[in-house]
Amino acid sequence: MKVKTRFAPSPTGYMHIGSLRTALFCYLFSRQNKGDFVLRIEDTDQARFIEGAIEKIIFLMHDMGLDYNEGVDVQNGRLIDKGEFGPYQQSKRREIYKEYAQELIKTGHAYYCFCDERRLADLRKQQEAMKIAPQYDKKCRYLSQTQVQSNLKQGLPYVIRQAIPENSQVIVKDLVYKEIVIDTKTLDDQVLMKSDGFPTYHLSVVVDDHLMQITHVIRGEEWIPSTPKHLLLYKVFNWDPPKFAHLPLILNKDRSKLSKRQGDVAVEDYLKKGYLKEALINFVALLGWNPKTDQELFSIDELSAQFSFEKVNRAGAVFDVEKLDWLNGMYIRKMDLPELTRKTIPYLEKAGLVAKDKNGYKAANGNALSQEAIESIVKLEQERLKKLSEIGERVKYFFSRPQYNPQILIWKKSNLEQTKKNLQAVCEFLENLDEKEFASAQTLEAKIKQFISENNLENGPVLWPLRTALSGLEASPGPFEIASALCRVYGKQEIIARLRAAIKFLE
RNA sequence: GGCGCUAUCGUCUAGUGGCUAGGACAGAUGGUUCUCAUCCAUCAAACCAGGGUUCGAUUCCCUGUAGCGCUACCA
Repeated sequence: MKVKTRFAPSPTGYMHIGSLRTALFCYLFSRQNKGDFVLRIEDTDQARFIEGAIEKIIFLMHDMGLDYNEGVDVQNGRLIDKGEFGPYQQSKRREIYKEYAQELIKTGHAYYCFCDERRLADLRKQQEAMKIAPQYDKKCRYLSQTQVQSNLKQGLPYVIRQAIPENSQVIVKDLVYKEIVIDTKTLDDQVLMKSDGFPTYHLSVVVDDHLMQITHVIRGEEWIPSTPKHLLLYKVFNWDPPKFAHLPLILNKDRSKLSKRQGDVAVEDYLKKGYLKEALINFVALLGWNPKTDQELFSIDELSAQFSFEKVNRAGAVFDVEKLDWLNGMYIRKMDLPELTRKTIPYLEKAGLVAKDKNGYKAANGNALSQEAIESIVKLEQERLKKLSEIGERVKYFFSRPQYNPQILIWKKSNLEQTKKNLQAVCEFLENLDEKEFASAQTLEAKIKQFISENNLENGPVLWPLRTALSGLEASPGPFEIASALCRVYGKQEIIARLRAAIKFLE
């Protein structure tokens, strides 16, 4: 049978990092098996409806490259259903669930329950006080047929509950967790249809996975305890259950389930901070899965080639931002410059260093910036960036002349006099150097080093002040790189101007 | 409280009935170097505890402990 997986988020307004990993694994597995991949929206909770949340999920799925061939999509700004098993929004499938719930009632596998919330709350309180498992006491399960009919006729609000068999066992076979045996005694008579006419997850997920011909249900570990209820439903409907694969939880530093309170959990937050989707995917894939080799860097193609449930771990994995940072840095370094620049410009804009108008980009001081100019600025930091959002702080000196500080200008193994002298000498040398010698940092380096040795100078006392005069920073890219980039963006004058300003400052 | 899952360096993890328990991130040190970053080298760092089984257990079994998850008319 053709493999078919589905990612079935509920529209909460943002995509959780854990959901990203679930979606990724669904995608990888279906791709690996040349199967189908469905996006279904589980929006059966009216109380939690959030405007625009579905569009956000869809946008992110496309943005992250997790393309699906069936399910809800956006076309001309409107939600549409793609595929023959729709609708793919559960809120639009109410009639279907109602029908199946009725079937369960008819066959005695579900029953009407008229207990109100007050009673249920009291019941729970009592049970908690007695330290027994809080469960529905099945009061309505054995109501007489006439009683039920009369209640219904009166229009009493009701829910429909699953009639769990009393003394039985359910065996959950899981691709990751192997086999889990659960006694039905520990299972609650779960609500399947709410009083507002919407189904709960437990009904809708079973009905939809069956109707949509899902072969592999891939979801978070938190669903293991309710899987027996789902299996029971498959059984009473006389349906073949799909295969299940539960994924270990992603955890906070303190090993609790990854939550909003302890930092960012939304994929869009990480995107906003300048993490690349390739890095995010690579990172999240390695949380709970590993290739059993030393490979750390994976493209999405490599992942789908190598993925398997046997290699998924059963223990939860702590989300370690430091490793993400490292990975992101790796991807930033690997990226080609025009692409990196394109992605970095928004952060330069946000930092107020660059602005766009009808003629193109401009620096804050009004200077026009060509695409190449911005590229040469970005190139300075390509090797150093961990995330794109750091760019503004790091290249600030490029857009406004540095504020000097003698402690920084003078090399630790040098002194004021020597610094002044060397700065003057190198300034003079550069003034007389043809502008085209600045085109590449390498040739400029060769020229300057030649100048240093010809004048019996040393690298340190010349290069340090040269670099700090250009950047004003204790730590920065090298003087040749900066000079070359400055020349490309502003012309040689800017270099000379900065050197003179530094010399003047030292006087 | 009940049910379930899990347990190897700080973190992600590999691994085996007998190994100096491997890799990566982070950390430390050194090299390269004008600084930072990169790169290279080196170091430090772990088998939850107790019982079995066994000639031998980190590995298999049991118990305990700890952590986490579920325990809604949320998903």
